[in-house]
Amino acid sequence: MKETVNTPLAIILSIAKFQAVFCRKLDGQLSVHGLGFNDFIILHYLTQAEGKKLRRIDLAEMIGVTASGITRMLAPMEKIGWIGRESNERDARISYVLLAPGGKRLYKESLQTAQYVAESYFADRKFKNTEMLLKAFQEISENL
Amino acid sequence: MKETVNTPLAIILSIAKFQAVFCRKLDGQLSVHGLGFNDFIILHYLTQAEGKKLRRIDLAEMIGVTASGITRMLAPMEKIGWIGRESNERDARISYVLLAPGGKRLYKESLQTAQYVAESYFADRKFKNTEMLLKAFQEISENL
DNA sequence: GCAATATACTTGAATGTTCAATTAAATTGC
DNA sequence: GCAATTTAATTGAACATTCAAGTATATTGC
Repeated sequence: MKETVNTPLAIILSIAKFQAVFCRKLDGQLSVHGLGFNDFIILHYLTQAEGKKLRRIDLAEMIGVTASGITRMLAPMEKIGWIGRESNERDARISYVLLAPGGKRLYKESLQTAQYVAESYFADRKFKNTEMLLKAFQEISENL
Repeated sequence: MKETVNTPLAIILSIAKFQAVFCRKLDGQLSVHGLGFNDFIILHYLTQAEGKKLRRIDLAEMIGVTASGITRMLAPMEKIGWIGRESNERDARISYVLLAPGGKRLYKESLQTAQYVAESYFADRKFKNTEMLLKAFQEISENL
């Protein structure tokens, strides 16, 4: 006699598992390029950003991590030279993260892999409603 | 000039953010009961399981975590008395996790909160396709 | 103008999770 | 029947992320 769970909660539980499993998989595939899923996401948002730069706090918010988390994620990437740093003339509290040439190159390479993994995942599952899912999640993540 | 990204990858990125933000939120709400999101998920799957017990490795697989992760998550829950342990007569490698009375009580209480948070999240967003999302994610998580 | 509050970022300490190695038991192939 | 492989679980070490506190700067309300 299974207890029933309401739909929204069931969705949350399914997503939690999907995230845990799929991201570990993608992370493994990306490692051939020498970066992890987090690094990839960061390069991705920087690539999409106006002027290829973002405030650290905005980047943190975009990927759903704390300000502290962003500081620690960016540190090694800056050291390696994938990203750079720029300050704001008007507000000395702000420091921008910007996409460095090394990061641009790396993103271009690893995007191939990430797209391939994501595509084949959905293709394998013969899941046809990808457009719908995308719409749903974009709506969701914009208002998070 | 934004670079375009294919749909499957865009979905992955949206889910990643959703997971990061929403689960932190739910985790915070659940803390009034003295447990975290992971504890809740564990009690949830145990409650749903045949005979209120599961092999540790199966539980790990269900929530998308490693065998090592499950061992460490369960240890404090066992100490507190939310869950128990049982061995298998035929196969001495196996040890079952089972729902103890304390865990049953706690799950009942915290389920209210979890359902409320999940429901109001979707209601606030006026997102109507919950049934569709559920179907999609159940299909996805079954074949992960 | 300036005290109180808010914002952006960083850092030490704590927590959570994985990875790789280990132990113990079961299964497989010959 | 037994050596080689596989499976379930645990553990130490490493890594990742958060939380709380701290620093520096900017904004708000009076």
